[in-house]
Amino acid sequence: MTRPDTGPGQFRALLRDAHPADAARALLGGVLTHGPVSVRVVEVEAYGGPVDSPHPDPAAHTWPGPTPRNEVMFGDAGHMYVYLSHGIHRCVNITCRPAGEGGGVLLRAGRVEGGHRVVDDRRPGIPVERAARGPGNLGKVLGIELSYRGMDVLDPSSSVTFRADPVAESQIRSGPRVGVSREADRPWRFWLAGAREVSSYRRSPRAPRVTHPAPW
DNA sequence: TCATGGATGGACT
DNA sequence: GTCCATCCATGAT
Repeated sequence: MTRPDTGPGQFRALLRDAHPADAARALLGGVLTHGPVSVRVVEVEAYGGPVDSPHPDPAAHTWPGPTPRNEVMFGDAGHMYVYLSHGIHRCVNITCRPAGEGGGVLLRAGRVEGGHRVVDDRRPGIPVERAARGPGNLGKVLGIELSYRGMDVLDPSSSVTFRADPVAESQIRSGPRVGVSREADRPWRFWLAGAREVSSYRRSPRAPRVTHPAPW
C-alpha cells in the first residue's frame, strides 16, 4: 500500500517537522530493509525534542547535547542512529526533528516479511514472530552494524532503507517507555494493536516510583 | 587513564 | 522475580 503523497522527500519533511511522538506514530507500519531481510516496524519509542521546551526529555541520548556518538541525532531527519546497548545489542533509531535540535525514534520490534532464511541463520531456532522482538533483536536480524550510524535510510541507494506505510490511528496503542530510568512514565512508546511481535513492558529498576501528572 | 553505567535479552530460581 | 554477559561512551581523576 503505497500512497502517491508519501514519497521519501515528503516523508523526511514529516519527520523533520513532527513532534517526536508523532514521528514515532508515522514510522509505525513502515518497512526497514537490509539486503534480503525486510522487517515491518510494529513497536517504536520517541526520544528527544527541544531542550528548551517545557518538557525536555532527560531519557534521550541527546540530553547531554551533541557528542561524537549522538551527533547524527542532531543532523537532518531520516538518518540512522545506531548505538551499542550493554556491549551486546545494536539498536536502531531513525532521526527526526530539524537539524540542530536532536530527536529520534527507537525501533523496538518488527515483523519479518522477507529474508526468512537469513533471519533463521541469525536467530537460529527462534520462532519468526519472536525473531525481531526487542530493539536488540531487531538490529540483529537486520544485520545492523555500528558503522551504519548516520546512514540516510530514505535514500533509495543506501544499503539500509525505510519505506513508510502509514497505519490508521485507531490501530495505534501507547504506553510508557521501556527500561528508561528518567521520565519513565512518559507515554512515548507506540505499537500496533494486536501485533504478536511487540516486546513486553519492563520498567527500569532505577526508575523512581513517584510520578507527576503527564502534561506532555 | 580509570570508573561507571546503560533506550537489553536470555537464562535461571 | 533475579542475575549477568559484554563493551562503548562519557565524565571524573
